[in-house]
Amino acid sequence: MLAANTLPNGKVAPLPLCPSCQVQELCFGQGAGRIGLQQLDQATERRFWLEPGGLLYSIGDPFKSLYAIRSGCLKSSLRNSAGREQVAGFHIKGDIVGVGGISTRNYIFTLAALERSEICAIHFDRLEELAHRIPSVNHRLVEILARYQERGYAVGLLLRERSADLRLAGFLLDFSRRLAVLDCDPASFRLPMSRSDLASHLALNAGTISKAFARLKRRGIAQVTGRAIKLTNVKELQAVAANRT
Amino acid sequence: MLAANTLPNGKVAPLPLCPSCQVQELCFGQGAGRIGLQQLDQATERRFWLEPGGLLYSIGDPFKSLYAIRSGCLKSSLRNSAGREQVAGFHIKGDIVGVGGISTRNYIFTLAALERSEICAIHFDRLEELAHRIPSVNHRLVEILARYQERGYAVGLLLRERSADLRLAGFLLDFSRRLAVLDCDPASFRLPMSRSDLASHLALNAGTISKAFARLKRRGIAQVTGRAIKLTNVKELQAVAANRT
DNA sequence: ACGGGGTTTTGACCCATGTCAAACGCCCGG
DNA sequence: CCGGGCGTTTGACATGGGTCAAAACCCCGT
Repeated sequence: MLAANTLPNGKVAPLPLCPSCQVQELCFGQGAGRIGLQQLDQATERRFWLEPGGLLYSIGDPFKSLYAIRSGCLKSSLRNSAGREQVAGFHIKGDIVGVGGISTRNYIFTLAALERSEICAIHFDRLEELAHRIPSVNHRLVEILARYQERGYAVGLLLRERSADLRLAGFLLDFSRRLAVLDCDPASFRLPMSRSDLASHLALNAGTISKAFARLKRRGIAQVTGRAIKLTNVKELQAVAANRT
Repeated sequence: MLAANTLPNGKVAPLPLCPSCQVQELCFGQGAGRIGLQQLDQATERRFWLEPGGLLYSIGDPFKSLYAIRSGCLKSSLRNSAGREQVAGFHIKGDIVGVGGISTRNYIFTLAALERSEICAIHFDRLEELAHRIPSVNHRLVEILARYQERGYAVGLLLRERSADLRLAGFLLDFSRRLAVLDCDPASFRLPMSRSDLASHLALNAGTISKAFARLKRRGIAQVTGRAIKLTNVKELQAVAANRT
């Protein structure tokens, strides 16, 4: 299931260690200094590429590691009791996943790659030890966990919005904001997920998503060609998200 | 805003310290031993009663403390951009609130008491220090944060369910389960929140909630008289929540 | 350039839920 | 015991989005 540590062309992928990692500031090493980053390396079990469709872990698997996403995109999902897949969230570069397993000691979602993704597996018990030795790591761990709680509730806030347009607009703004934090273009991007994944995440169906995109297009708020999105009027998009038509 | 530390009859309320607290096993002191509990006392700034309608904190207030709920019930809410109140969650005995403020250093919800509630304010910086000295406290802090992330996502899962009956059934089962953990009767309880708070939380409106309760009643799944609930057929309630009518 | 499979879009129809308003009931104070 | 106010229930009606199916589109490899 896990992709070998090679690129499609057969070369070994460059998988830098923590001290030269691009997302180190978003990970546990933030503010840990050079020595801290070297020690974080030792808590990192392995680094690897996950191919599209590949599973990082499945719901119920025994928890051992947190995973830092260095590039790519994954979705977390589960099947509700009616058997329908629910997409709980999308995770991109800089995100930490697996947190839900900490308290139950089993992962509570299935994590699947939507595109080729570079992953670091961080052994949790070793991380906890490290956190106990280095206050900044501990503080960062706590902060990251707190931030994820926030994100979890934020999704709820979006889902409580009544109309499809509101939810889609809110999602796009949030996604755009997350890209901006990563120094990516927040106005022009490619959605890594299918319409039906997006629909499932927003508690809509694919058709409704499509129609909502069409309305955004018609109103000149965004250019939409398949998964490629270009936000041309963010002010207006915010107005839609706020239900001020 | 904060209620004085007195009962309505004028007597001083009994506010036991951590070592004799009823919810210590749900709080940061779990597994910390006698000395740990005594030190946790020192991180506890104050203990007080909050009257119904009283605010623990408001959205945007500077973050300083986490709050442990020893009894009662509070709701966390905010206004969405259209000005409508959204109820993010309900918090009962044993819950820790204020976690959302850790990363941003401002509270992200408004916390209001739904009934008379006994609260401990725990100074976060002191708690972090304590966590650094006592591994079990640190572990517990991490675990609690992880659990809240889970809970945040669980609400999303509920909100993605299509029908009003599903969501209400899911909510009742979850609430019942939380009561069971606290050794309260999971089959017979009084909901602390109004229909409209519940509606807001489940992204429905009060009328729809009322009608959904009526259906549960009619099918012999629950006795409902105002806020008093008696679950008479949990199996069937689970079937409703799972969309197996 | 062509073909094929999966994804996305679009349309028609129907039902569940939102909205609003009125009636009802419960709780509390006088 | 009565009255008032708030919370809850119920009803009528309109509508947004679910469902399903068909058509269009895109991406890829040949």
